[in-house]
Formats: sequence, structure tokens, C-alpha cells
Amino acid sequence: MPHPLRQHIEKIISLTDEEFDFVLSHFEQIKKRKHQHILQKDEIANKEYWIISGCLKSSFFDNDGKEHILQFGMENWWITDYDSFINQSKSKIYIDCIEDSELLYITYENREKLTSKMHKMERFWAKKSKYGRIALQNRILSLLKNSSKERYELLLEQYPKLFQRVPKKLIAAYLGVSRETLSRLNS
Amino acid sequence: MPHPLRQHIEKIISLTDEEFDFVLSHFEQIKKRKHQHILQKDEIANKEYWIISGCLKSSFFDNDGKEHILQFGMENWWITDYDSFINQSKSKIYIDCIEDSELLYITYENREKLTSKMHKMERFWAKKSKYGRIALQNRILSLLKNSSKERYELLLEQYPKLFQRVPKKLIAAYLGVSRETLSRLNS
DNA sequence: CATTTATCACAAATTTATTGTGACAATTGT
DNA sequence: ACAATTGTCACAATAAATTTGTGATAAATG
Repeated sequence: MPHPLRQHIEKIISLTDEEFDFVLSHFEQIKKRKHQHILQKDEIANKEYWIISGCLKSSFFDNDGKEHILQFGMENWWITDYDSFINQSKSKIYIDCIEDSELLYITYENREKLTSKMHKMERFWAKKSKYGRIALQNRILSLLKNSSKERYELLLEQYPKLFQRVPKKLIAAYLGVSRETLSRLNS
Repeated sequence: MPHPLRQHIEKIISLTDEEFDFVLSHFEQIKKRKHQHILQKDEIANKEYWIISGCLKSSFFDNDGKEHILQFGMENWWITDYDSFINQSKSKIYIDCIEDSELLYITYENREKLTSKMHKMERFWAKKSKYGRIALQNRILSLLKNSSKERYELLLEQYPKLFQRVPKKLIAAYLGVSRETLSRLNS
């Protein structure tokens, strides 16, 4: 069966075997265990990760040390701090594994190389980026217009798996409520 | 009471208040939680850490994925991969926290600066380095001449606290025996 | 001012990690 | 070749850490 990354990319653009091999040659594969981070504050994100298996979160710690989760990442998702990655600037966020995970990553330099040599992949990432932008916009809207109960229900509807996989306190940190409030939303 | 790092340094050289403040200004303080790493394979160790509180280990993973522990680090110890730090080359080792820890670190650049401006500190680190070398040599000798039971007893005698603080499987990875064998050394 | 939420405290439940031990194969030194 | 030591696998008991729900109360929100 085809490489999972190929399946993923071919949802947007199609590739020959040679093209995919060429793409893949720009990636490295690594394993990370639960709790291990792949990016921390003040580092420059020079890698973009694609999740083969496992689960990660990208989060921000406020001055009180409280964690706010920007994004969860699961199988077939991309994750990095795009602010830091694109601008090659210091990151404010922290990305770590919620489960043992297998990851593919492409460095900033390799992505530049690849997109310059292969216009198709430029298009792929451009499209990805558009979708990502829409998702972010929707998240902002949801934070503005929906109550925490509504946000909870929307998330549950959209990603029911997440609730079986990750502790509720992390869901709470994603929804922007305390874990106690989240717990009481059930009743 | 004086800063713990000052107490530590003054065991070897003496410092005025101004001198110590100057030294300290080259360090940064950070907190790390259990499981978090401060160095991983293929990174360049550009920081040397001094442990205020907590416990860390520096280890190497062999081809079978088995962990071999080079060194534990506790309060008032220094830790980094000196091979990588001194030569500013890619590290082969992994350093992570066994407990939540508070650390001071000095970057390679700052250490260069500090030692060039303050000869005393050059002497301090030179002496530290000598002691470290002796400790390493003794460890090698012990691995060569002592049985695992003897190495176990020597470690227990020298660092009894370690056995209360860290899981036996890590002691085993330090002694170079399987955790089962270590367990049976008790009887 | 009513409602919602955060915070603190606590205990129960659940999950992970640690530890010892038996059985047996592999390795080592003599 | 043989005895002793150790590694590996499997399993169960224990211990430790994490997760979860809930009450009480204060703070904030609209």
C-alpha cells in the first residue's frame, strides 16, 4: 500500500512514483515519546512535522504558567509554529507529544529546495495553508460567538476521537475553560 | 544566605560580591519538568547547565534502542555533553530530567566571554574539568575491574541518595546491567 | 443582580510505572 | 566442556502519578 504521506498529498495534487520518492527524500523520520517536545519557547522552528502516528499539542504558557492549547495534532496532520517557521523567528510556543509519536519532518531549507524544484509542492502547501487559515478563522469566530458549552459540543461533534485520546484538562485548555467547568458541562 | 552557585564556586576560588554578580549575569535560570530534555542527539550543546534542584541524566541510546546512562546530575552538579560543548559539534547523547528541575545555564559564548574577562573563572573551570576527568577515569576502571555486584555496592556506598530518588531501571542502565539482574543483586 | 466561571480542596477512580521473580536461553571465563 | 553469570521474556504485585468529578466559595461577566 502507498505511503501514508503520499495518500495525504495526493488528496490535493497527484504524483508519479518518482515524484513522491523525490518529495520523501526531503523528509526525515523520527520517533518521539510522550512528554517530549519538538519545539520550545525561544527556539526557531526550522522544521515542519507531519504526524504518522501519535498525538501532539502546540501550546502557549501565559505569565501565570497556565497552558493554552492552540492546536492538537493527530495522524496525517501537519504541525509546527508557522509564525516562527515562516519568518524564521523565535517561537513563543511549545509543541510536545501527548502520546508516543512517529513523525516525518522537513527542514525549512529542504522545503525551500523542494518547492523551488517542484512547483506542484508549492501549490500543495499553498492550498494547505489556505485551509489552515480558514480553520484558524473559524476557531476565532467560535471563541467569539459561542459559549463554552457550545464550543465543547462543536469540538465533540467534530473530533469525537479526541475525547477518548486526550485528558479532559487538555481539552479544557483548548476550549479556554477550566477543567472543572468542562467537567460540569457534561451534566 | 549566599547564592548556592556562589557557595559552589567558592569551594574552589573566592569571589567578591561584585565578581559573583558579574559571573551570575552570564547565566540564565530556567525550570524544566520531568521528562523534558535539554539536549538531544544531533543538536550542538551550546549550553552548560548547573543544577539548582532536581535530577537529570545524560544517556546514549544504542542501535537496539537501549539506554545507557553516562551520568546522573543532582543539586550543585554541572551537566552537558562536554564533547559537543567543547568542540561545538553534534551531540550523540540525550540529557533529560528525571525530576522537575531548576537549572542555571551559561551559553558557550558567555562562557568564552566570562573566562576571557575573568581569569579566576578560567581556573575554576579548569579545576572542575580535572576533577571530572578523574571521575570518568575511575568509572572506566570500575567498569573494567569490578563485577556488577561490586559496582552496585560502590554506587550505593557513594551515592545512597540516588537509590531513593531514581528508579532502579535507571541505576541498572548506569551500571550496565539489566534491571532484572540489578534486582537480583539485592539478594 | 443573576449567571457563569475560576479557584481551591478533596477523594475516588484510573492509568502508568516500578519492582521482584520464575523460566530459560545466551554468554562468559576457566 | 562446564559452571557461573547475565540477558530476555513473561507475569503479577505494588506503588506512584494522573485524571476526573464534585462541593464550597469567590470573582467576573453581561
